[in-house]
Amino acid sequence: MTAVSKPTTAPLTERQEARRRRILHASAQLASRGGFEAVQMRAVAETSGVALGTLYRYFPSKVHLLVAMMQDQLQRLHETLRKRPPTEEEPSARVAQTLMRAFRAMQREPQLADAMVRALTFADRSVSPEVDTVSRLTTAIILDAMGLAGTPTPAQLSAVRVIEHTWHSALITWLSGRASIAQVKIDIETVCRLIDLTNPA
Amino acid sequence: MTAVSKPTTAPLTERQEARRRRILHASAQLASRGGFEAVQMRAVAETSGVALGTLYRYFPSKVHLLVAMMQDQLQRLHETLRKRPPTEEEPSARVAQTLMRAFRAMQREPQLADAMVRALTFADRSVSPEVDTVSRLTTAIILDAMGLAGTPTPAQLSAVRVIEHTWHSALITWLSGRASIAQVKIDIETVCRLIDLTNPA
DNA sequence: TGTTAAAGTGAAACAGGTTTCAGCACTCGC
DNA sequence: GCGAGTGCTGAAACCTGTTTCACTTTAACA
Repeated sequence: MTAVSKPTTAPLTERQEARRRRILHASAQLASRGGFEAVQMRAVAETSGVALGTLYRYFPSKVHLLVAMMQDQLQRLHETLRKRPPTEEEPSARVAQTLMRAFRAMQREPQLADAMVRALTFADRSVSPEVDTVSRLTTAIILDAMGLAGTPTPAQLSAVRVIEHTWHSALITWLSGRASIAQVKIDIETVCRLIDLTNPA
Repeated sequence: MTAVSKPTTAPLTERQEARRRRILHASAQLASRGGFEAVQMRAVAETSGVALGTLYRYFPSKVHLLVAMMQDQLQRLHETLRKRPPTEEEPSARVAQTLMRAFRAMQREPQLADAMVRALTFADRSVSPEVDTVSRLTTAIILDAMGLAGTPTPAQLSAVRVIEHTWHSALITWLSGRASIAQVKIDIETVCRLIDLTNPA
């Protein structure tokens, strides 16, 4: 058995790490202009100074690339949120506040959001592992926001999953111009009430 | 008020109506085999016996085509549901029952579901009117299932929107193999509890 | 230091969605 | 029946994601 398969993460050299970052940066730059469709693989390759073949070695498809981008952004968000946790008292309000903060970040870069969210929901089975990582990150952010004491109950995890569903889908409707910002806010607040239901106070 | 749905669209002749139906039928056939990617425009054109240019005259993009297909299916489902309304007592249970029925239908044709749902969530602004029609149909189905007496309250409409969000997103996670059937069931049941919250009993 | 396997490059080719266009075929008003 | 306009056809071309491949560079290491 050679080490041909992927032991989860191949150790990247410094140059490789730099290349990867250049690629992600170029993608974000292109995305923030024209959204999903503006992230064209040839353009990404050129902008980041790697060959097309190399780009595909790092990210096996455009969707992989964009999902990795989202992973990146979420990580950043997670750290920011750790530093400035939500101020509300009630868990449901804390989650709503956190999601609205993320939403406002997206409003600042709607095209970037478009590229990432569309990729995320369009991803097929071949991207499942990566999408799952994003999902776990999102879950972690929400659970953090809830600020609960011990391990979340199954009911709480269900509520969190539903919140995540609503979050993604509401973003889609907003990005495609079918829902207003206010509408999304209401939807988030509405779904966050589910958390109260799981609180055996 | 007649039952004409689109006043904007030119009235189709009989031959044109037949062509349109042939196209949709061919698409469904291809989709039920290989899902989203198997619905290839050249293949649809050939199977339905129209020229590629004609196909694009009827449906300006692949996503338009698949969204129209979903519209079709939803209409069918709506009629079926009218004939056999849910048997449960509680509104929330009735909605959950209805969605699970739809979900089972999708399980019978997962590839078909894949094509339709992926198209729906991937649709960009140019497809907004059509996606909106699908959304309204879905809303109507859920409201019907609730079996409420008068006009829905704003709170109820919010709950329905969130249910719709969860419905779409849960389907996506199931289709991409990241959630089990049981998981989707739980998510649906969880979100349907929101309906109880809006019941000023 | 020389060897070698993996990684990167560049260019071409392929695949499928979309556009274009010249010509034929229908339909409708005269 | 006749002309005009609109719809349909067929084929080619275009665009962008993806693959392929022969070749070069890099880096690890014997």
